[in-house]
Amino acid sequence: MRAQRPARRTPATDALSQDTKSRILDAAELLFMEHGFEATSLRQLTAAAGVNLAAVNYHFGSKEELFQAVLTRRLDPMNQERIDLLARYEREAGSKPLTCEKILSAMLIPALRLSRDEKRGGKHFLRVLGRAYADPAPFIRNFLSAQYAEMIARFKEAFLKALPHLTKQELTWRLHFVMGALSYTLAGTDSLKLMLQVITNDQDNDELLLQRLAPFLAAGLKAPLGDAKKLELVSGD
Amino acid sequence: MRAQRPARRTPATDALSQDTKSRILDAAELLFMEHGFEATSLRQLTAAAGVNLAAVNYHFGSKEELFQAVLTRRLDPMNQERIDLLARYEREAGSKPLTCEKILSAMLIPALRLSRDEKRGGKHFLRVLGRAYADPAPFIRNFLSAQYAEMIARFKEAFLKALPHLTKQELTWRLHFVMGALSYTLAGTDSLKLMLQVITNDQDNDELLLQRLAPFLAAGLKAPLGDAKKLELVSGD
DNA sequence: GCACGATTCAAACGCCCGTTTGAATCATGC
DNA sequence: GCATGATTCAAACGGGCGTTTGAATCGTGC
Repeated sequence: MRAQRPARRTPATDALSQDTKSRILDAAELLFMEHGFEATSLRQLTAAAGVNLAAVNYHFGSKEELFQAVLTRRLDPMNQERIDLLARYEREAGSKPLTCEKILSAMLIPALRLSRDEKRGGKHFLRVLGRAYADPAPFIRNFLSAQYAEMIARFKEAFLKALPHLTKQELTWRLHFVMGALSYTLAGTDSLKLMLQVITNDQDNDELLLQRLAPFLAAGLKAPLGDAKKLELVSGD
Repeated sequence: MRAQRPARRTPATDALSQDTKSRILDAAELLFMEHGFEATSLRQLTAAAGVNLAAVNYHFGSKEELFQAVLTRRLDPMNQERIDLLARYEREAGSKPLTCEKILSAMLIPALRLSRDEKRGGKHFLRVLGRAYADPAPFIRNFLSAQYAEMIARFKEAFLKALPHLTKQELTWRLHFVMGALSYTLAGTDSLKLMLQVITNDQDNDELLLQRLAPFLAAGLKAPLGDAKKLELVSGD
C-alpha cells in the first residue's frame, strides 16, 4: 500500500514533521475529543493535520476506520500493559491470592501512565475513549467489546480469587461499576467537573485522582452483599 | 405562540394521539438514545414523529433547543424529586444525621422510579442522559451543569454531615465517582454489558441493579482516606 | 535517468443537512 | 360566518458532508 518516506523534520513544529498517517491520527485524536466523532468533519480534520482531504480515505479507508485506528493505537498497548502487570503481580505473589488493591493497581496504573504521557496523546485519548463508551454506534460498541474482552476476562478471574464472598454475577456488576467510575474519572468531562466545582489543575492531578479513586473502588468491591430491604421503593404519600 | 388544540384520540396508536410538541419530544428521546444528537437528523426525527419537517423549528426554535427540551422534561422533575425526598428523610430523622445509605437512596430512588416509568420515557431518557454527560458540546455541558447545580449542592451538604471524616475536596471527588458509576449503570450502554457478559433481562432488572449499586457506592463513600503509597507508579521492568 | 508503484493533490460527485419562507389550513372569538 | 392568530405544509435555500477520481508528483530500484 504505502512506502516509507524519510521524515523531513522542520525545526519548529514537531507535529508537522511526522508522516501523513501519524499527523492524521494525532489531529483526529484531538478533534474527536473536542467535538466528538459525528461533529468532526474530514475537511476540518485534514486541514488541522495539514494533509490533503483525500488522505484519510487513502490511508484508512473511511472515517469510521480512522476512528477505530485512533482507538486501537492507544488501547491495544494499554490493555496489554494491564494484562502483563497483573501477570507480574501474580508471579510475585506466588501461590497467595492478590489483594483487591493490587489487582486494581494493575488496572489503574497503565491508564495513569498513558494519561501522563504527552507523547502518546496524554489525556486527549482517554477523553475520546470515555465518550466512545457511551456512543451508541454499533461499529464503536462492537469494536470496544472485542478490544476489552481479553483484559476483562483476566481481571475478572483475578478478582474472583481475591473476593471469594462474591458470586460471579455479583462481581460482574461490581466490575461494571468500576469501569463506569474509572472511565468517567479519566475522561474528565468538563460538565461533571463544572457540576462538582472541582478546581484542581496541578500537574500531578491524575496521580492524586487515582489515589482517591483506588480506595473508593476497593472499598466498593469488598463491600458485603446488599440487603434486599435497603432500597425499597417509597410509594407516594 | 401556540394555541391549545383538543387532542383527537385515535384508538390504536397512542403515540400518534398526542399533540405535535409531545410527539416530537417522544420521537427525539428515542432517536437521540439510539443514534446520538449529531447523528439524528430532523428529517428522520419528524418522519418518526409523524409531523412536518418545519415543526421542530416552529415549536422549539432549533435542534439544539429541542435537545435541551428533551432533557428538561425529565431531568427537572427527577432532580426535584431527589431534593424533596432528601428533605423528607432529614425531617423524619429529626436532629440526627442521616446515614450514608439513606442519602444514597434519595439519589437513586427517583432515578429508579423514572427508569421504571414507561409512560415517562422509561430507560430511553436515562440513556440519552448518560450520553449527554460525556458529550463535549458546550451547549450540553453548560445546560447540564445548571440543571444539576442545586441538587448536587444539597446532597453534598448532606453527605458532609454523614461522613465527617472526609474533607470537602475528598467528598467532591467521591461524589464524582458516584455520579460516574450511577450514570453508566443507568445509561446501560450495550457495549459495557457486552464486554462484561451480563445476561439479566428480567423485569425487575433495574431494582436489582440499584440494590447492587447502593452497597457498592456506600462502601466507597465510607472508605478510609487513601494511602499515598498505595498506588505508586511502577517504573519499567 | 527512467520506469513504476506509492502518495499527494484539486476538483468534482451525489447526497443530506438545519433552517426559512410564504401560502394553505385550522380553531376560535365576535 | 368572518376575521384573526396559531399551526401545518411543501418547497426551496445555501452549505457542508464523506467519498471518488484521474492527473500530478514523489522516491526508489534498476
